[in-house]
Amino acid sequence: MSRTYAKSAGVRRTILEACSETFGETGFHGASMAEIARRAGISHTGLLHHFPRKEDLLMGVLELQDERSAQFLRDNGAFDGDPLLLLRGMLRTLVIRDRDAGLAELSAVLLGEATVTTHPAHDFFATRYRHIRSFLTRVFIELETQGRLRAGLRPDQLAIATIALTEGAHRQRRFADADAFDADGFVEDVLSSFVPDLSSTATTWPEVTDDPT
Amino acid sequence: MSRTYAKSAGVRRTILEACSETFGETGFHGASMAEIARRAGISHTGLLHHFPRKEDLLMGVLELQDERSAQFLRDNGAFDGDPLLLLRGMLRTLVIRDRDAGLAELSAVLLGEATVTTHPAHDFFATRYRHIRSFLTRVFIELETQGRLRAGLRPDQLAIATIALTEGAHRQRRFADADAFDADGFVEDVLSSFVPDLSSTATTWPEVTDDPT
DNA sequence: CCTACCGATCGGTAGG
DNA sequence: CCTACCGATCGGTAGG
Repeated sequence: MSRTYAKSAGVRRTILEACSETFGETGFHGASMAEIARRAGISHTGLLHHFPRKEDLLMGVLELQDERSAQFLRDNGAFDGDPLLLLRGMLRTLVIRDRDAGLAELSAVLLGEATVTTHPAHDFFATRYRHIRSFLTRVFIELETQGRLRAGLRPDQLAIATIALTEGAHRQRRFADADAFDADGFVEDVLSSFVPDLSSTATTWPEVTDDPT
Repeated sequence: MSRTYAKSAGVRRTILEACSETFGETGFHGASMAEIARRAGISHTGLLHHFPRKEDLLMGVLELQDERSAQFLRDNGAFDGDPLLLLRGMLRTLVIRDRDAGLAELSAVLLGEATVTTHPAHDFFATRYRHIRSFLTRVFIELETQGRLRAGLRPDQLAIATIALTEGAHRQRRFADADAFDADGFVEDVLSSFVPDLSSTATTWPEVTDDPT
């Protein structure tokens, strides 16, 4: 890696940061490359050198987002041992993503736009959903094997429900003026009806920034 | 009402229909008034006669959507008697909205875009969420009073969960290639753990189009 | 509802 | 022949 490459990587990072902001405010379709370049502090054509097409910016932003989520899970050792810790890790990851102001809106806006099958990010989100769902399903299967699942729902249904509850609670909170309800505790409360251990066991997770009671 | 007014109303309807399509594909920001005019079969400036600003089109589409939902609830007598029928009515309304191809994508795309507080439809969706949530909360309070609620969650938490599960299941299905899971039955399955009567009581609702087993 | 337009901005490319 | 950009501008289209 020469000095040139290192500089390029830094510029790319700056661009993707500005891009996350812009996409988060107006969506992919509503954002202009000129505006993104302006925020990144480079010229329009300088931007095009690093990302030839607008879609390249989109994919860059989404990949960066997933890298950060994966990194968070790794940093907190979510991949060893108790499936209950895995589950808590997943929930925390989704919570963290929502704390980061820019990323929260970015996800919500792009995910909405990408509902249309022809949207350039549609397949990306379809794959992401598939991965998260299979990951969570395996977690619930493991819990079922250990006899720590209350009867009522299948593991795959619990996976769908976990994602739906997390995303849904966050979105509803985003549309509410005040923090009318605690979205984080909410998901645990609902899932506790199916996974009794979820609420009782002491957690080994570090406290995250400031706590919204 | 003169003939002119009647004709104008018809044109407005045609325009809003074309508008729902277009917004559903590219979102509010991504849609152009020229494209909407083209699909409605009128000129760009003809469109501006009926809807002076792009935002007027947005509000028109959203109001039409809510009118249809309210009409469906009224037509099916969801406002008299058993709170369980009310709950089923709500679930059905959300399902129906999702069957209508255009409306489903429209809701998902616009809701995502409107996450940003400065979006022209943000307050509209905030109000809609508030209304649905208070409606459902009252339903669950009534069920609680009748002793038909299993312990575990408060009525307001059940309201949030119902909305999250319905929207979430539909979105995940939209991103899945095949109809990998039955989104409709799913919500009832989860809620049945908290409202035992939900699955057992025979329903008085008419069967809707074709049934996806 | 149309023709005729406006100031500006769109995504993308030219040569240097 | 590569990189990391620049100022200027392409043909078209945006909302109004």
